[in-house]
Parts: sequence; structure tokens; C-alpha cells
Amino acid sequence: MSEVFKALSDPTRRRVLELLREGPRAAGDLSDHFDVSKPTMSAHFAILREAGLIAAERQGKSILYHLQMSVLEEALFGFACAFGWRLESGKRKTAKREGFKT
Amino acid sequence: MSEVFKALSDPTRRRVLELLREGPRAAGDLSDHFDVSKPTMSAHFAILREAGLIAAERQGKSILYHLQMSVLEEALFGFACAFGWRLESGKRKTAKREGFKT
DNA sequence: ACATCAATTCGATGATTGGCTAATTATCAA
DNA sequence: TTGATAATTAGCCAATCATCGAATTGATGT
Repeated sequence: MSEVFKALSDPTRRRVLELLREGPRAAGDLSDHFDVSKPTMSAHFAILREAGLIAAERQGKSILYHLQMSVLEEALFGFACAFGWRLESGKRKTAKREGFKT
Repeated sequence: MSEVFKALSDPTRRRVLELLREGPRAAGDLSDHFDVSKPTMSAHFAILREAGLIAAERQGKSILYHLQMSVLEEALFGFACAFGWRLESGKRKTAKREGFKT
């Protein structure tokens, strides 16, 4: 849980998660949205990956990242619960992600 | 919002928040629950204070800390919203907020 | 005034973070 | 095989973090 919050504590990483909400994206595609070097982005991806928030899948020369919604949900849910809140799925406009296995 | 998540990324600090959920507590009283020095706890309190998650009030020789629920709620709410979730608590008279600083 | 208790600030130290450039790995196409 | 492309790893640096013991501030009781 600490790792999830740590991952969320950086605005670049939060933005990456938001971008991935729309569906899987290649590492370089994601990097283009930010004003930092690719190695730096790679490090951000690694932190998100180690927190379990995203997962990678090689596709040709690219590496596609996709959200692992359940982990994000679980962490936030677990915390919100401890504070007497309820986290509801609402009308989740979740991604139309394809080639995705839960 | 980054500061809130950063504050939440440490288990000691999360536990402090949980303890404060029961009601205000003195710094030393809180410190007794943990296996670290008082200066270290003081530093944790400072981080929570700077994130706006707790507030201090002097009471005689002690300093009472109490939760600032609304800030915690807003950060989580703001984030959950961006992911299409709903965060509900029994009685919130909160919180239309926008423009979190990232 | 002085001693005592509660908590913080100071100063130091080792670990982690976020950033970079340069080097490396992996894949695909000539 | 060679070259180009996508991404990561390696190596480095400055800044921040968590932690401690020692010194300091603030409030109270004698």
C-alpha cells in the first residue's frame, strides 16, 4: 500500500495513469506527453509497475502499458474503508481496452 | 495533492491518521504507539501538518493534534473522481473543490 | 527564579528520489 | 549482417527523506 501511495505522489505518474485510463499505450507514446527524458519516464514506469498499478506487454518494437485498475481500486478502497468511506464504481467510464486479460 | 499522497505513503503516518480518527490526541500520546524517537515522530507530524491533513492546538504543556478530514477527503475525492469513481461518506457537507495544486 | 515536563528544532548521517547523458538490449527490415 | 528504432539499464549528481541524540523553546508548579 505504501508503494501505491508513493507511486501516486508524483504528478507525472498520476498523469500517466490518467492517460492509460483511455486504453493501452506504448512507452514512447506516453513519454511524448511529458517534458522529461525517456530514461526518466522509464523510471516512472518502473515505479508504477512495481506498485502493480500498470503492466507491460511487448508488441513488436514497442512496449504497451496498461492500467491495472483493480490494484488502484484496491489500495484506495482499503484506505477509504479504514476511514469510513465508501468507494463506488459509479458509472465507470473505464477503458475500452482490447487484448486484455484479467 | 502530491503532498497529501506523499504524506500517505508512509505507514507510520497513515497509522497516525487512523489513531486521530478516534479524536484529538497529544503528540506524546501518539508517539507512544510507535517504535521511533520523538524527534522522528515530530517530523512525521510536520509532514502531515504541511499536507494539511492534521492541525495542532496547544493545550497546556501538550500539543493536541486532530484530523482535518476535509483535506483528506478532498484529495481522495479529487483523485477518485478523475478515475470515474464515487467516494461517499455518511455525512459530508463538503466539497466542491477544483484546482488542486499538483 | 528554578526545575520539570512536553514537544520541537538543530545538526549530522545514510538512504531514496528524480533528473540527466551515455551505453545496452531487443526487435524489425533491408 | 548491418542499420534503425523503442525502450531500458548503468552511472552519476543534487535534493529530499527518515532517523537519531543533543540542544532549545514553552508552560506549569514550587
